[in-house]
Amino acid sequence: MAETGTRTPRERYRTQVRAEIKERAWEQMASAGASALSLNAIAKGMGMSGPALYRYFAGRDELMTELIRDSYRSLADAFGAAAASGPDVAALAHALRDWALADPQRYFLVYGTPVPGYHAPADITGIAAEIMAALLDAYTASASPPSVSAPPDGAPTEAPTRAATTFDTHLEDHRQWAEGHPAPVAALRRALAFWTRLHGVLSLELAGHFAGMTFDPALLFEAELEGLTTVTPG
Amino acid sequence: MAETGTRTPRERYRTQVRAEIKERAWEQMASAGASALSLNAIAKGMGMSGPALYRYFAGRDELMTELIRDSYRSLADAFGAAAASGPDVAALAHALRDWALADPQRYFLVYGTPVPGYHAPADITGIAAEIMAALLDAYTASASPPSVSAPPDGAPTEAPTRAATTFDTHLEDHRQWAEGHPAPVAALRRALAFWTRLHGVLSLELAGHFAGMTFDPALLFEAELEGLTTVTPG
DNA sequence: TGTACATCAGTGAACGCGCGTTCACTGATGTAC
DNA sequence: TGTACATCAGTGAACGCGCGTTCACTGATGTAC
Repeated sequence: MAETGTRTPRERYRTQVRAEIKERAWEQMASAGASALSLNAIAKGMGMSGPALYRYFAGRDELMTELIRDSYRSLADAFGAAAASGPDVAALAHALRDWALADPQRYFLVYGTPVPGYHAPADITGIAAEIMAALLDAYTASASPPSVSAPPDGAPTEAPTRAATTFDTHLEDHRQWAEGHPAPVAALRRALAFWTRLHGVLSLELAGHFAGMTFDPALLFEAELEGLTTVTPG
Repeated sequence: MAETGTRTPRERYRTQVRAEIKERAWEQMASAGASALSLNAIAKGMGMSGPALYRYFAGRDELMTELIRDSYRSLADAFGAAAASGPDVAALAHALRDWALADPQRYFLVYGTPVPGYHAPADITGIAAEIMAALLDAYTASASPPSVSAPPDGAPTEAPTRAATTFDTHLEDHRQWAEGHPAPVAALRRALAFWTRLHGVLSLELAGHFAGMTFDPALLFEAELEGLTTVTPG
């Protein structure tokens, strides 16, 4: 269906060079941070002159945007692959973690500190929605998801806990971001918790804030994930 | 005990100018990101020549380090104030949130994407330990804290859930980062969850990743906090 | 198969810019006698 | 109270640097007849 190869040799060469530029851009960001992205430095690394890159990208901003778009796209694809064998929250979580660890810089481009003034183009928002939809699918598929808000062990509260229900009823009125997804509000709440909790662990881990602490972040991730997974009894 | 005022008028002037430089630095970072910190721009904003700042800071790096140190210090102070009226996890959480919202850029300087190659000086690590200690105090004070890993509503599992206990036993062997704090391992685990979960909510909120979603992040924060708070029955 | 032309990748010089940082200096403020 | 000196805040010129980006150009590759 998709026209795989580029047609002419020239076009093949073009896409190849474009790919190498991006690759070098990632290397550069990995070693010096996202703000250090420099067209001239990339060109030099490729043995080319600076202006040569303008054959391939309109400028620095376009390259940056494309890297961000690719990042979202690759996460959406990873989620798609994880969901291929059925809706499974844990599979999505592990896909997220693998994706994050594979390239921390890419993770930060998506979820990290924003560059003030940068506005993502509309199609990226679309990919973000696709990612969220995959998560909502998984949570919707798991029937009657358990509460996400950790009631104390062996001390079941009589009524459901306060803040959680407050947020639930609030969410009923503010679910337009789910864009018509038929997920129950409990699934929305759990999807948000999935997102914030796993991001909490991953971002601190990748940012090196666990450095010095010798515990294995993977185990912390698993422990947090457990609280997010539907445990259908029996 | 502490020598409050600076002695001579000259010294008073010095500290005053130093303070204004920092203040301008914060403004600059707020509007253009942490990587945009520029000595020349700060000087210009103050109606001074660039080199004048070298009377007050040895260079850009020293200013940057001082801003980071101040950030940690102010969080530690906020925690100290919150803990003044007794150990209270919720009070610490709200102190954290208030502190974060008061200046997002400052929050990101502490918990955000790291600048590759930058290494915090030792005394900052000390302040970080002080912050963690306040949290451990609060969790240690609350007797027999409930599990943090959300067992499903009304479907109590017979044995404690797997991943959580795996992490617990793992933590027993890797608790040296608590630096001799007498907190039980359950408190350590809960402190980590406090940290990762609240950071998850706060960092996504401050980074604008909830933009477009109309729900109130404060309510999500409260819902997450609820799962982290010790609920001592009766 | 061979010539004439169009396309296009890449070069090198140049633009203006802002950066951190140094240096020798001026001039005001404070101190000692 | 007044003079001689030391301290120190701030200036302005200069350094080398790397950045994004433009422009006119060369030379190789591909296309049309």
